[in-house]
Amino acid sequence: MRKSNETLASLIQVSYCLFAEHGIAKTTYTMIAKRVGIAKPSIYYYFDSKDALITGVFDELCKAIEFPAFFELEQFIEDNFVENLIAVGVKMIDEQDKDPYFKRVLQEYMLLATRDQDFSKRLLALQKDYLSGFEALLEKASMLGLLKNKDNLVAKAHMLALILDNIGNFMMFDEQIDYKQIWIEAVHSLFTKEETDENETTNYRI
Amino acid sequence: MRKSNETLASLIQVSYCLFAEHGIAKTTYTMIAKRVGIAKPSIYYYFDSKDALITGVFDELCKAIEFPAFFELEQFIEDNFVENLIAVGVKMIDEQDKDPYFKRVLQEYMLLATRDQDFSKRLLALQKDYLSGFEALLEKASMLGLLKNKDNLVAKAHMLALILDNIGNFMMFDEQIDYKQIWIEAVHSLFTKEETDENETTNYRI
DNA sequence: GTCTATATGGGGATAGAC
DNA sequence: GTCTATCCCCATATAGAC
Repeated sequence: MRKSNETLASLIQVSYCLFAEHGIAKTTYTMIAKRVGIAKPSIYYYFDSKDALITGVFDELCKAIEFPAFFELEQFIEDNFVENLIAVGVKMIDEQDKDPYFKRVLQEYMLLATRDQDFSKRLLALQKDYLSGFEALLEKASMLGLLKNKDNLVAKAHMLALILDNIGNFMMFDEQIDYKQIWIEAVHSLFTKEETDENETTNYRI
Repeated sequence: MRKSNETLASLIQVSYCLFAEHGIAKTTYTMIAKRVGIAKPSIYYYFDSKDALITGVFDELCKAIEFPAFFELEQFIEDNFVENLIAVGVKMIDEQDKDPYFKRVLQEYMLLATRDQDFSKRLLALQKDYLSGFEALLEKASMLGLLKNKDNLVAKAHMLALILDNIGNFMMFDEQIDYKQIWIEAVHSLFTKEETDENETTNYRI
């Protein structure tokens, strides 16, 4: 007999994967129980209902997201600002490449959120953090005099956030696009280009 | 007795709405039949199975999208290029505001597409058209000498496309953001700013 | 905490009359 | 084309033993 915690963790992990593979609505207790390796009714020991399970998986997802300050404002200084910002984006793109489940499951919950106040509120809160992160970043860049233009910082920050976010969505089902280059263009479009070698600005390298 | 065409149209229309309201997987023949005002088995006269219905709705959706040249390249000339491009985006934003169902249903199918080759192919084709539209546009802008920088036109075009697309997604569940301003910033970030009155560039008006 | 057995409801789908 | 009646299956969920 395994410890309850293990089963619970496995239950959530397995559900998460199945949600990505089949969608939340089409994932059944039968599938979950089978893959976890327990009997179907055992799930009810941990979750009173399927809705509870769906919420439970969402809770874990939120914890995992909560950009644990996915970028540190302090480490952005005048010298490395643009490179750093590009690196952050490239890193996020690479991570999404590794975990294609994440965006899918998140999209599932986004759709649920359009019909459920609770999910909606919590996703909005996450989104707000995400957006403010970029706002703070651009504010700092502005104060350092790194931006081409100081107007409408908020809109510019949101622009960057929207791009990075949607790169993840597009990656879900289109492999052909040069996402890193898009991100680089987006960043360069806002920042004063420090004069470097032509080749370096046109072709990125990691 | 109504004509078959009417019933079919109603069937698709109602399904489309229910798909948006409840999600595809949770929309049942019972719901559809009730709202259309026919008996449940009557649906089978038009669609052999629920999968067939789902595909049928998708067919209609695709027809509706196929950006019937959602912007005309010819009408973009040197004098009005930026304004026109902004207007196109603002128009799309306004339209999404009017039909909040559209993006939701599309997202539903996007998720289906991650698990179904057929949907995937067809959505990719649509996406490609959408992206090439922006590519052609920026190419023209570049030849007219309207861009700040002629490098990586494709990436820049994709950047614009990603932004406009994700504005639609965000609008699904966040009303608070100034989407039009984001779009304006995105466009301005690529184009050489013609010198106009300060106020006009910082605050848009329709 | 996990099991077997079982209840219940509603989903997609068919048969066949009109 | 649309209906009524009906079938089957499987999903969520419960009861109660171990």
